[in-house]
Amino acid sequence: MATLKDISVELGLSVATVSRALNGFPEVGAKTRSRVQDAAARLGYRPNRSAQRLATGRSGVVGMIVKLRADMSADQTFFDVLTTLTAELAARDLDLVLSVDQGDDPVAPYARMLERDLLDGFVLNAPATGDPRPGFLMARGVPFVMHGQADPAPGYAFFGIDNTAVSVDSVGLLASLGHARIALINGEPRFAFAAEREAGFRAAMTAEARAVPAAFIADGPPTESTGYTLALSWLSGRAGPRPTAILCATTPVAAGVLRAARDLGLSVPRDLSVVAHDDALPNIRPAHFNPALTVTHAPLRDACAPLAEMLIDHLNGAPAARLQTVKRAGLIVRASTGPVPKGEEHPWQIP
Amino acid sequence: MATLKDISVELGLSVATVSRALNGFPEVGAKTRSRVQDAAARLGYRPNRSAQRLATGRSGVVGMIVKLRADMSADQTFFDVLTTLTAELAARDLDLVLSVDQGDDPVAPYARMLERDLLDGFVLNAPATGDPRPGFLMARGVPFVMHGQADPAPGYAFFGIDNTAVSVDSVGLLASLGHARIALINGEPRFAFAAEREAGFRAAMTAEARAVPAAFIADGPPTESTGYTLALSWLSGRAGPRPTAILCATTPVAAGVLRAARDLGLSVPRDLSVVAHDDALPNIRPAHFNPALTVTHAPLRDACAPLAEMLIDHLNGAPAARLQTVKRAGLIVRASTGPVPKGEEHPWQIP
DNA sequence: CTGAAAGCGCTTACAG
DNA sequence: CTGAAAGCGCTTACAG
Repeated sequence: MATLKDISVELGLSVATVSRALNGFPEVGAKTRSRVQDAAARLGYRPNRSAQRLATGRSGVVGMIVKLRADMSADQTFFDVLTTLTAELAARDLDLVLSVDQGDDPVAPYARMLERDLLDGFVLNAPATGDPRPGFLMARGVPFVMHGQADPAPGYAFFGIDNTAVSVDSVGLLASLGHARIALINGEPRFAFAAEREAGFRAAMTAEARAVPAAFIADGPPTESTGYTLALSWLSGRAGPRPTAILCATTPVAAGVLRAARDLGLSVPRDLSVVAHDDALPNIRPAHFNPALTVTHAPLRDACAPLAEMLIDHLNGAPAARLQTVKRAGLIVRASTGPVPKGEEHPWQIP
Repeated sequence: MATLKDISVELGLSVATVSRALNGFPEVGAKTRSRVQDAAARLGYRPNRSAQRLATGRSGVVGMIVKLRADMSADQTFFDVLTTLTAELAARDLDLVLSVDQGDDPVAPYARMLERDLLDGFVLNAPATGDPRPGFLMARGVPFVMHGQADPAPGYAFFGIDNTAVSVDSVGLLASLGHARIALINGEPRFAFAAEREAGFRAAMTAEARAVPAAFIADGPPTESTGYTLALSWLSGRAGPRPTAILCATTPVAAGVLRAARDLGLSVPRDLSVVAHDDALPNIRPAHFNPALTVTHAPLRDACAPLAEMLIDHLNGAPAARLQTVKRAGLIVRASTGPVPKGEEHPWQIP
């Protein structure tokens, strides 16, 4: 393995200059820099991470703690994000160490990890409403970035999508097609994103002057069977007048809804419109659904690069207030949404 | 953070002695050692990994490469192993870095990882028959341990279960119950474990003088639907005389078999005996199956500690020949196996 | 059994 | 714009 010393000898420079040239210090002259870069490439130089870390006092490792869940589709989501995040962090010379937790205390695993490992920071996932983790870490001065946001106006770094807009945009599309009875199959209420989606949904429905009976806002694990069970009960008409459109938290949920409609002999989109939020899970292609699924689209894995970038910036001293990004999901209209059926334009009557 | 220096000052010793005491060098006196250990605990000393790694020339990171699969149950298995393995390696001061690969060349990702990262070694998973990875890594002198074994008498370190015995033991149990028509739903043939299980199955059946028609040895992804589909076709009798017992590669496969039996109005174990190999996946409890499932039992996660231990030993110079362990899976007899139905004791007639 | 010293490969004030 | 030097916190021959 070539070292800085090797390059410095090769070029008759000091290791200090070689180090500065390679690290982009502005005071190094252009020709010197390119000579150094050439030599580094020629000798196959790779910085020794341990030496860099020892010299800078950083460990180069960031932690992430995951809750083990019974639910398999969560594992799949997690797996996708994990691999992408690992790659994005690696590209920035950061190692990700993972810890699995099954306990009830949300902050205990962080405390444990902090005292066991030398960590430069954390990536927080799955924000819950009233999440205690940000407060815990901020009190200890530990840098972190959150995937999503747990608070309306956070004092910490985060990257997420506008979940209110996800609902508002979906309702907007359906309303423009004449739908008045729109039901929601939401994510589990402990997650902050689900609260935001529900708030957006209620606000948009209220703005359209369409009240929603409590029975038509439901939630569950993000699975096909959640979608199937709820849709079956709603579409059978047992809970009251059938919705003409259903908003789904995830694409597997939408798959269940489509199956329920099929089983009941309903045609999509003639009898029912379906919209889902699409996290772009591997192996699930809403465009290949039958009918192709209308979605709000925001790949989870697209968050990984920004998260890694923000964490690096944060570790380099950027203030949290600068490191807050909310992306708007795109609305992709496909074949699962259509005009409200004739005669079904009336909203629910709330007693 | 306390350092060796802090301890040495506290105790009036040299850092060298402190280092030796903490690292278990035999030449350090007992009282000195315990004084040092006390002081270390009192000061909350944690070794600086970067410094250790720089001094020893080891990176402290080992790599693992996973193939991304469409199949979700594989993800789940992988997830379980990954988290346990990470913990076991961390307990031995090793970081695991993960890389995901989707390409066709089995060795290319290793070459890439080797040139990108400073790695001390690898953990290899999912051995295939004729796996080129061991040869590739051995030629480069890169230490690794394999989970399972790709070759009959490997020249490398590995930890696995006796897959031949898995089949032999299962067939033995069924034969003792009088079964003669035993079918096999195996793992996918590209994996070495599946080849071993099939060989064991054939050998055991031959030993019992029970030939098996080709149609009754099948394979597929380790899913419920694989089990359901194959069992449905076999038990309907379309493929010839029904098997009276089915051996399943995994517990999800067995779940599918049980469902097929139920759909056909067959009772287990009265009409059909079912045995599966149980990797002890999270969230799948063969004891809670209905009926409770008879299995060969070998938790995948139990391999993690031995793998970590062997890798450490290997990195410390232990020769591969010393680091080869084959565990025998336990046979757990539950309610899904019973005596062969009266009148069904005759074997298949092979033309 | 213990210590003094060199070295691992970087980074970064401090001088010039 | 560049260099000499100290230092990050360990480990480990080499002496004694």
